[in-house]
Amino acid sequence: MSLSLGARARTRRHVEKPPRLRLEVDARRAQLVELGLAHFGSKAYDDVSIDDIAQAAGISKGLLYHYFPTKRAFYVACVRSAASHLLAMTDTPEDTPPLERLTRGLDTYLEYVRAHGRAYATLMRSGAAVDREVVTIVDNTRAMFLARLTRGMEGAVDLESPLLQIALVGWVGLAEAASLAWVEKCVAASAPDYAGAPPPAAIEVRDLLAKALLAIFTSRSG
Amino acid sequence: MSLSLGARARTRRHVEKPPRLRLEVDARRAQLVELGLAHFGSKAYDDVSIDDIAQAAGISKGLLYHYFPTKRAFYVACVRSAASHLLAMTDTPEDTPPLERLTRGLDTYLEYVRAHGRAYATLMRSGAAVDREVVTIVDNTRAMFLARLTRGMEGAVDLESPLLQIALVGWVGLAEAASLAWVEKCVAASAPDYAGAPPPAAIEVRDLLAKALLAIFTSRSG
DNA sequence: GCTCCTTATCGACCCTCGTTCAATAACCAT
DNA sequence: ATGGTTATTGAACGAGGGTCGATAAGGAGC
Repeated sequence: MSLSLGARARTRRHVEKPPRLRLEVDARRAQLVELGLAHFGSKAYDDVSIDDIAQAAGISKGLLYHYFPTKRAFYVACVRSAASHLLAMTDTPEDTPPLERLTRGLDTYLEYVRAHGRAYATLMRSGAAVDREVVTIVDNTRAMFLARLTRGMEGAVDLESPLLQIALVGWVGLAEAASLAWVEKCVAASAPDYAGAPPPAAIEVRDLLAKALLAIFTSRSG
Repeated sequence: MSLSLGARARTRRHVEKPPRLRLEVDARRAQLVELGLAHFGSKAYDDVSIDDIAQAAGISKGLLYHYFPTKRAFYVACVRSAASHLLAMTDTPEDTPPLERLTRGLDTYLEYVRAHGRAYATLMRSGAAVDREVVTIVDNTRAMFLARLTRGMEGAVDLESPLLQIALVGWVGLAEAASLAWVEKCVAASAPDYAGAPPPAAIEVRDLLAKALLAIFTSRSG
């Protein structure tokens, strides 16, 4: 089935294998993580075997263990990669005014979610059952994401207030859930026989999220 | 450790095993699910072996497969159990007025989250990496939870509006994230050397969530 | 109380992966 | 060329998920 040996038929004696391809360490790592993101994002953790990844990468199973000590560590590395990718996308120049920083950050965030959709959700929201470390990564990522969006607005509120902190964490949950629901609607609406109301534009969702965040800030600041 | 063989020792020849204990089907299932909730809620999926569950239940591994076709199905059954438990707790009498239904439902929800905390999060928010079916269960549970809280308020808004639907789904995400953050704070504050601000009372968090939901309803209704 | 019958329960077995490791061969410096 | 470094291989191991025929608990009928 997956044996393509016949194609690359040997013309000599003995089995002809494709010559070993030796990659730079970083390149190989990046390739494997890329494959991992695709696989873990679309299938359950246990449905992704090391052999799958290795075969997709055209390497032996053993080599993967040269780069990652265990399958779970590999999974965690993939999550970490997705997280830093997300953070990199939502970055804005230092001199961006607060409000614009918020809207821009949300726009790129929605763009990211739309591009990765379910895979993002599977990796970022669902990894705790695989490894506890994923929780740490996701929490840190959310905190940095939030800090990035609200940089320059810190003065407006008392960030020490426990209830405000809870509200802000809650807002991140709102942003995730709403954006994923939005992507879901977009996907559903792209079906050939779709007849419901059209999904909202990205701008509308962004405004919803921005308003919600500003509401938290203003309602607690006075 | 959990072998109480010595206690019920019979003093004849041969190895003495405890006599088979034969349970009702439903009782055994319930016992296993209960154990599964405890194990899956506190450890990673792969760190929980069928043997662990079987040993904790005092049965053989094979018997578990008499009740659940696969480990994943067992996991899904545990998630389903937690979900229906949550729904049962947040239920309110038919004649409860809308606003009271909302506050009461949120109170019991926060109570539930406080009681189960991390375990709940691991099971309900993190199962997608284990089995896709968990996503369906969780989505349905959220929808029913939301419907339960807002029953009697449907007339106030246009439930067909895609953006409102997204906002409502987002609110559920807010509720989950905020309540988990709150529990986290409560746990942290219970540490002996804790010196930060005291965590908010349950009422405060409930009000936060209720206000947010009402804000969504009112801002979109006109 | 005895026997039969249903089926909950056991325990040994298989087999798929995750994981290990010594051997091998690309690439680079000299 | 040639040697050294190390990316890469492939075979082998074992833990744990899953299977299955054999066994016995407990109730039904007499």
